[in-house]
Amino acid sequence: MTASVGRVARKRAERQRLMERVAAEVFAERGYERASLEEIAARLDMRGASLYHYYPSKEDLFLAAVQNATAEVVARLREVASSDGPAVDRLRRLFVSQALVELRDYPSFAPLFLMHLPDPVLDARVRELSREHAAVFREVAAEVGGGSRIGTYLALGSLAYLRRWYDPSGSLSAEELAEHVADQLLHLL
Amino acid sequence: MTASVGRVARKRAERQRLMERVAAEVFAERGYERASLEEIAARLDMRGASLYHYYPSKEDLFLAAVQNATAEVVARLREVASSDGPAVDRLRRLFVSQALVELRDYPSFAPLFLMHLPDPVLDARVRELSREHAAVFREVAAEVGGGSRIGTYLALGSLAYLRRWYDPSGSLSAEELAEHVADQLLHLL
Amino acid sequence: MTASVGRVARKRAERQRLMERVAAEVFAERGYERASLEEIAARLDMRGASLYHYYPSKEDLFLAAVQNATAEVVARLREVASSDGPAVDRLRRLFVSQALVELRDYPSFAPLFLMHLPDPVLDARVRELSREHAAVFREVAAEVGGGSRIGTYLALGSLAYLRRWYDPSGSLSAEELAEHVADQLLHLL
Amino acid sequence: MTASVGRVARKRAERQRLMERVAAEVFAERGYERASLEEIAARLDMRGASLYHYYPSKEDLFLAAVQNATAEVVARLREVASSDGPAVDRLRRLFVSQALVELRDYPSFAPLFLMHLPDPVLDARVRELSREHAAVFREVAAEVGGGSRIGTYLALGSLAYLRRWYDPSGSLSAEELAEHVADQLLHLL
DNA sequence: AATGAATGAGTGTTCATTCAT
DNA sequence: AATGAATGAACACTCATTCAT
Repeated sequence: MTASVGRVARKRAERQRLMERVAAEVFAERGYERASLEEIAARLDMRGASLYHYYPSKEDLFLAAVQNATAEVVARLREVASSDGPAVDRLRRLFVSQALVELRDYPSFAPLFLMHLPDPVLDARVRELSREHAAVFREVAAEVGGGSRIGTYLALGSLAYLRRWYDPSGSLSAEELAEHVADQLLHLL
Repeated sequence: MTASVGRVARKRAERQRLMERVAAEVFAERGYERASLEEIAARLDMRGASLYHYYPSKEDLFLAAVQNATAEVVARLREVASSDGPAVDRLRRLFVSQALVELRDYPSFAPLFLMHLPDPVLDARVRELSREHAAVFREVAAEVGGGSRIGTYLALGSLAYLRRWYDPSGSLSAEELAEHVADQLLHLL
Repeated sequence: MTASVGRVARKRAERQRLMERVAAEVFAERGYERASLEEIAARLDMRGASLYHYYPSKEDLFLAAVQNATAEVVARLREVASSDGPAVDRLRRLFVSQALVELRDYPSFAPLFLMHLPDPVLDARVRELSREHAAVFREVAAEVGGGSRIGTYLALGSLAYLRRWYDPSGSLSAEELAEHVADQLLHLL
Repeated sequence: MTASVGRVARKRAERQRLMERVAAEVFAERGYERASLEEIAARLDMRGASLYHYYPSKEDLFLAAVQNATAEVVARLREVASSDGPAVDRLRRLFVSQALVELRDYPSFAPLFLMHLPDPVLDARVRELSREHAAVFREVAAEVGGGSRIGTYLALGSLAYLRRWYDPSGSLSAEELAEHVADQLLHLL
């Protein structure tokens, strides 16, 4: 009995994680306001109303999506941060990782950088997650020595901005750009 | 007759510029979608419908606001760019100016960085204005020598991101931060 | 003094008749609701607000336009009706005249047939004018003998409907069709 | 499962047909522009927004209503047209039927004769339906021999105009008038 | 006489949300 | 669990109308 309940619960959790991933995509593509629950649901072969069986409101779904994405990215970054090698190398690889998140995996992560949320409380939560994310960079930058809080934020700004001007059809691949950018950002710190 | 017509037209133009400045504020604060014409009008002691005497649609008002703000900032930057002195100094002062635009005059300029516009055409126009703005930096950076296109965009990203984390109630004034940031960004190029 | 006042008044009256003619066109083209005062004014090289110097409301302008058009058409028809010749011939020529009004001069006259007016009182007035117009046909039809009230309305219905299906680019000219229709309608009575 | 789905779908279809009938009434009474979705909804004990669960726009609801009404009337007429008896008799009964549609069932059918639609495409669709309707008359008129295309349109014009002047409180019942009119229209052809 | 400015009322449309099934 | 149905709130937009100039 307990086992089957556990299986059901696990299945539900899996389903929710998928929902959050899809939701993150739509939020990232359209912005919070223009992302409609009906569209998110459609990409999941559901109807908008059904989402309310999993999340009490659009804000909650959004928050779950952001938390999900942040946790995933932060985990990936922490792995890099705690790997072997000199701090400078690890910082460089953090930049590369983050750049690739922006350039390739952007849809599931961008909500972190969404602005103009309707609710200040929601905004505060997102900023908190944003700080968790930035902390990884700050820690490794601190090890390097020259790394200041300001420097870290400057680098993160550069990285967040990548998708505004990067042209995937250009001569540079996402990977090449990521490497190049990482090198340059090291000069910042 | 002609003179009085000119005066009326000038008054109208002035009023429009005020409208655009206020509109830019609201767009920057709320984002395109959540910025309601009624709110923009309220800050001008008008009603939403009255705005239609000046702009045929919300999109047009938005675009006018962005063009207005961009023109103003670009003019300010061009003045700096074409002043006397070594290119490095001028580039540094460009960074300071842009940082102050972000940190102090942000409300009237931020729409340039707005994403998630409802219409691709609108988006394209904004990107075009964005390029005009970036061009100033690129030109002076080119004079410096080390300045690449990518480096310029990285710097602009850092600057655009300032307002996400700068705390005006902290120990650094906007001016101090601007100077500090400008110094650091020079290392990027 | 009186003379100059009279001249001014006459000029004003002329201007109003032009306004009414243009208004009738727009009302006929767009229907009462979709005909905007601004469009009517634009065709007169004026602004919408200026119309209020001549008519206290849209309804009044509409009514004046319809009265104008009706008076003109009725006058034209009365001339035909009171001309020499056998009643049948005159009735036939009445049909031709009315058909041509519909097919050629339609824009200035059609408001008579406009339905869906916003106000019952307005509608009643239009119907009254409509009856004045029908009376001409009825009187001559009565002379013919076989002409009943119903027959007259059937004929007027046929004529009013012409513009729904007549194709000016077809093989029949408006004049030819008018003649043909007049012949056929005589069989009705 | 399939059966219950079918039942749900059928119920929805029924509801839609009711909506279209009511919509046709309001459109006929008020004209396209003045017919507000809120009023149509009110007559169905709904709110305007709810209509959007069934039709994507006012135009679509209008078109569905017209198609619905036309199909119904054309079906009724086709039955008459394909019944036994000499063509003249059948044509006469077509006139009677159409007259009764105009005089009694008018609200659900009149949209066919609505003019001044806001969209040319919409207008074209309505005209197409109008032709389908006229075709029935033209076919039977052709069998009679004297029946021309023009004659048919003249008759239809007479019939469409009936409701402009018929007074239900007068001495003639709708049925009596229909019979009388049918007789007279035969003389047209 | 003409109009620029402003507005209130009305309307189509979207969408998050609720609820009965 | 899923959804069809319904809705209230919000919003862009239109337009007849008023009024000061």
